[in-house]
Amino acid sequence: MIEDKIKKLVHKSLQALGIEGESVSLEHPADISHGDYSTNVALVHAKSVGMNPLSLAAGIVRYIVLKRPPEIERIEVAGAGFINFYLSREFFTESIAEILRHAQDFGQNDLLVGKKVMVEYTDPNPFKEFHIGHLMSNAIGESVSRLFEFQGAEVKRACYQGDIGLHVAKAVWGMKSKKIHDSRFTIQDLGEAYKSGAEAYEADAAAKEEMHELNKKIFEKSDERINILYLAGRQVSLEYFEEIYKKLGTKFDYHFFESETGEIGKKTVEEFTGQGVFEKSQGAIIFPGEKHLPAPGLRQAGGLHSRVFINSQGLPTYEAKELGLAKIKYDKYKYDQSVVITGNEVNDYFKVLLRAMNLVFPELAKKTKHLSHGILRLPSGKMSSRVGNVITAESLIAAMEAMVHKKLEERELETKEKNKIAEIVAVGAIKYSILKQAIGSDIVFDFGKSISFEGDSGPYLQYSYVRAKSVLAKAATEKIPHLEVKPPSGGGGVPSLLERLLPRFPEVVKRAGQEYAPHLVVTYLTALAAAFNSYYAKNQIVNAEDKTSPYRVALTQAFTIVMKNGLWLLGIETSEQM
RNA sequence: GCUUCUGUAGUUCAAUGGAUAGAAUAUCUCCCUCCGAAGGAGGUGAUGCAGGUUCGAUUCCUGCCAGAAGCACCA
Repeated sequence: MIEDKIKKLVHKSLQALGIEGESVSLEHPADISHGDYSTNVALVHAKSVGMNPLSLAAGIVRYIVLKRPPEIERIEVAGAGFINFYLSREFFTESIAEILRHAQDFGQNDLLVGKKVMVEYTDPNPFKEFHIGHLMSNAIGESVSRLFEFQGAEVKRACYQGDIGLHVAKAVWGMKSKKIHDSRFTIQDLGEAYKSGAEAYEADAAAKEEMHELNKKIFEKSDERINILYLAGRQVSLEYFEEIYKKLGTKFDYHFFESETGEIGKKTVEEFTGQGVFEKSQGAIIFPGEKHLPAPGLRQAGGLHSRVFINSQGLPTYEAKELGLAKIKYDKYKYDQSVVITGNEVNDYFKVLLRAMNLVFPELAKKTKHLSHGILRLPSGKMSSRVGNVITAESLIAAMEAMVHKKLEERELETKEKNKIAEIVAVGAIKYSILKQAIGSDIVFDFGKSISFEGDSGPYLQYSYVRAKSVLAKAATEKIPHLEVKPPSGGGGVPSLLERLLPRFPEVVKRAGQEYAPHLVVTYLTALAAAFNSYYAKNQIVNAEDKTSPYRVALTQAFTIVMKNGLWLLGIETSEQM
């Protein structure tokens, strides 16, 4: 890549000047008028060699110019001592040709070839709603998975579902009290059942006691009548989730359940109790976090606290189950890396958990990476099924689809097509709004404002793609060739922003993959779409009379390729019309 | 109370320690005789406060203020 070429060049000239620089930092200047690449090495080293940055920069440039490759048109010293590189027309023309050659593979790299990765995400709980928080986890997990795949890794997608535990007992208690016995109840009925159970748990001590009993019975599968109720509810939930995954474009390779992790988790904890890992305390088995330093490599800071792994009823808690899960995952798939995506409210648990795992399954702990995202918060506060202000994924998608349909009214399309477009645009808009910010911070979700169809949005990207496609269709009917990319005669003038952004896609992919940062892809694609739209407004792309038209068509085609590949990384589909 | 995270235009988000802090939205102007106006061009508008490190700080360090999450048998 040209990036490495320039870095080496700078490095060599530093050596020639007797400066031992470690790594050369090369960046794209924020302001495109400052060139395509820029380095601050002169500013960094000026002091150590006792020169002023400007004359050092000039010295470096003198060396570089001697070995200037054809891709670089111009090098200049600017500002306080930056060295700016301007790439040549030939470079951009060749880049367009390269994009057309690689097509759907453009942007891929082989950094992770041979690596096996398991990514766990979404993790909804059967018996409860699939809400916008799960949507968030899903969008991030799917995108992270695709970033791994785009870099050559073999990825298995996993979903871990809490089909057991107190929340299930609450729902089953609700089912009993609402006399839901037959199997023809809906997901809404189940939601109601959970809600009434959760309410009773808070308000009614006797009911609370019953639920704890139920929890134990469900865990032990000891009551046949309860089992039937439980299995029916679980089934309805899981089928409902599958429909949502289909819409979201996720296909899980593995479904793990808490009901299967508990036993192994419990056994593991018991095995390591009194071995300096877990210990008994107040009738429960705990991991005394205060006695252990955080595991090496974990996000530093802060001590650990003690957590209960097996409660005084003898049931494994979330923490013990998570240990069991790690083992089960590895038994199924010998991963090199296991990524677990959750909301950030469990950060502290995970720190403790990973420390315990480090003692119990050191090899697995080393391969596990916890990636936490912020939570979706409503302007009115936190979502809670008890309060009843939960926004379900289904209702959000439906509301978005309705808005798309409204926009599609004047379009002459079949209803079936419109439905498909509505789904693609609605899901794309939602995913964009989730992925546009860096993973980690909370998102205040305002139903009316957060998801936009205009400006900085999913549909903005999809729309620019549709437009470009429509231009290409016109070019085809006018029989304008475009596969042989030649620079416009007469040099073609100053490269446009569009031409300068297109070749950067592989760099964006690489960095986004290394940093688990889909938002870098979003930011890039948004800038790219803006560049295309601007280009589109200023230039007539298709013109049979104009000999430079084929180049502009090729450029348009290159844009559709990069946009489509980029959107794929985000888990967003494209449509030919909208 | 303790621990962790977060404070950037009215609002929602960007900015590997770098150049004039970028977008979008809202608001105020323009642009469909021209390949899709879900678009384009332009105006107004921001780094919580106080110190420190640095040639250079939105970014790193300290203190304060504000918000959020977590802190033993829920997940």
